[in-house]
Amino acid sequence: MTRKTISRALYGSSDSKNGLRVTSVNVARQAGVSQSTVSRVFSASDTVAEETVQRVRKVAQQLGYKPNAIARSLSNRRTDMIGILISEITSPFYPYVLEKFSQRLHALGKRVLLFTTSPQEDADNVLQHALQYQVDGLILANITLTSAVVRESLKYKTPLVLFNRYVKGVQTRSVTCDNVSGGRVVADALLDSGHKGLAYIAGRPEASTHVDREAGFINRLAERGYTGVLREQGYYTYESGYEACRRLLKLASPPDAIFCANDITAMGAIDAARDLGVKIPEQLSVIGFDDIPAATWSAYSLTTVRQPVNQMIEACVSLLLESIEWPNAKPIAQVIPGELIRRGSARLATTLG
Amino acid sequence: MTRKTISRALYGSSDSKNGLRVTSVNVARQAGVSQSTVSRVFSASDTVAEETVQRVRKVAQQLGYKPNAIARSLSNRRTDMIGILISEITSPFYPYVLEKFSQRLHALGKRVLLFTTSPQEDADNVLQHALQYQVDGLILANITLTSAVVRESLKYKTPLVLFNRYVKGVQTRSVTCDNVSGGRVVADALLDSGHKGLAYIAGRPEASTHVDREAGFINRLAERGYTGVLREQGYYTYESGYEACRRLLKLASPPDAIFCANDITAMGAIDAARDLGVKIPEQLSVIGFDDIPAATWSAYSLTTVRQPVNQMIEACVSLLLESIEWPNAKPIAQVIPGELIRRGSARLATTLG
DNA sequence: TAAAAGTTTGCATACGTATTCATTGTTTAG
DNA sequence: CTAAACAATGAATACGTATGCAAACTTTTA
Repeated sequence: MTRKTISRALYGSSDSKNGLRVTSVNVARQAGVSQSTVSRVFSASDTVAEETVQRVRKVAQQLGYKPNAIARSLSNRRTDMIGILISEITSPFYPYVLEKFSQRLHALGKRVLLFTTSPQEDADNVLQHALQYQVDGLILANITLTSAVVRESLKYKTPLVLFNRYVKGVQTRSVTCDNVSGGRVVADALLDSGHKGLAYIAGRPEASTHVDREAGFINRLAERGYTGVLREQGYYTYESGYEACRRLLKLASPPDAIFCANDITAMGAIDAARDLGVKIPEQLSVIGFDDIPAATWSAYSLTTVRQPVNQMIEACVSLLLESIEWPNAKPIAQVIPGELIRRGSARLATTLG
Repeated sequence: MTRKTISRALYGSSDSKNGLRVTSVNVARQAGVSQSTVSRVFSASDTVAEETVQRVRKVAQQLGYKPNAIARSLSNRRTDMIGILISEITSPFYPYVLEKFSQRLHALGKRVLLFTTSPQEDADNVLQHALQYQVDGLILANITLTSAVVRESLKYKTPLVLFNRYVKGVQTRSVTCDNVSGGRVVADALLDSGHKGLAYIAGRPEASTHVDREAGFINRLAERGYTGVLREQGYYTYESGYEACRRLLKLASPPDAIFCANDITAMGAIDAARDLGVKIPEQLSVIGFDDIPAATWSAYSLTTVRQPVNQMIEACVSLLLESIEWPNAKPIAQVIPGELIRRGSARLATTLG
């Protein structure tokens, strides 16, 4: 008994009951045509007589034939699979991102091969797996990227787009929210409404999103003559926002406005303030970034900078598909503006004009 | 110029720059061995002389060779891909579930092919795609299942496990939280602490989770002589919880305790109550189900029934792998108990003994 | 020391589909 | 009415890897 026979025997009783798996060859035999013809019927790549199409379809139906996408991929050198590398999908912004990506790609006939990584984890290892599966393209969202990783990945000519990340000094396609101008808008809004003590609660140090938001915020404040912004480290989590805000409010002269690197941090900050008896927004304005669904909840009613997720995803997918089609086109870094959404968590002057 | 040549030319300039893709044949030629030997080196399935292994590895490294998982899958008749069908990943419980599944499966050398569906959408269509890609197994989480769909899918002998769903009258592997007894525990806790007016805010009507939670709740109350539970329809969303709670509190005799089909609904309910000036938990106890991270936030401090997610996922993956190995074993429906987590949103008697 | 057992490797082929090329039959043009 | 264009199909082969089998050696056993 050969090895193959043994493994067949182990897996096999279902085989022997249901019959072996149905292939285009089986359908062909049954329909009295060649395998080529069956293939042509299902790939619609070539012209087949209507009568034949009907016959083949009918037989296929009866036998329960479904084209084998793996075999097709091998022959086509195209899998129609897009790899998505993403970390922290539990952070409330990203489930939405992932869902949208998935839906958009499915609508375009692509499948999603999902790779989650912890933020610290080396994306490199995971990248290898994705590449082994011959994905047609890669989307890297919310991944901790060293330029080494990206440069490495560019060697394997698999098209790649970064979502909400970019790497300095490396030519890569990317789609980001305009985090810099988002930060500037918040700076203006807070100064315009007369806040005197400003603070920033940071995100993960290595995240370009946070870096840009802070830069925009600080620089705009500086332009308008405000310096000495308070700063606490956060990690894009509720808990870190809570603790950071606590520390800020225990200062001798606490701030009257806090800009948080994302919404979830801001929600932590709001809860910390309330737990200390500080009224939002009367005594403290809190502004976030993202506009996640929970920002609308009446417990928070969070003023925040909205990332235009749908637009960003649309753009990201378009870029990816383009770069699959023209792998040598020049990489584009697309930047999409955010929008300040005014709710109840910040005491802001009403906009004029 | 042939078609293949044309498509090569389109895609091809990168090819011609970077050289053609590296296969085991290239490595073999370069290392002076046969393709078989290269294959054996990388699949570790067979014994190869140490010296040869070194040589092949080195050449592979130099050429940047990576085994083609698609070709391997075709030959092996095994893709090492698991299809996950999931809907509503934006509902806060499921991102965590998905992340855990992904991590667990990756640790076991499996890849995740992700399919998201909207709750209403027919899972059938999506299922077809998953099957075409020859996934080794399927996990259906949070999917609206008609028994027709499941029965259909059982025909294609692909192993399948339901996560937190089951279908009456169909023998399928499944892992669920013990929703019935979860409901019972809540009933006991509320009666024991002297609540007089009880209400239930339902989840999606077609979800077995909600049905079981309600049944456990109602039946236990009935056993203890309490009938006439108020009921409002919800849809497992914040908004539906908010509205449902509003309706309840506007009744002539509003309830003093509400059991919500999940946490997110409960958070909507809490906000609705507060917006109406009702104090939580003094005037109204609210209990949820899931124990999502946000349940710990001090704005809610939600008393809830914890679903032991990690255990459930562990069990689900184990079941799946077992059924991949022994496709004809009898399906098991595994039920894992939940646990009432007491926080601040409900006025509960302290547990004795 | 000869035979048996074991190790290492290559050849050939299978996995299931797509596609080129050749063949046969059919329609159109001149 | 013949040549040329076209439509429909099949045979053969490629995609990249895994593996059964046999061949060539090496080691162990008796």
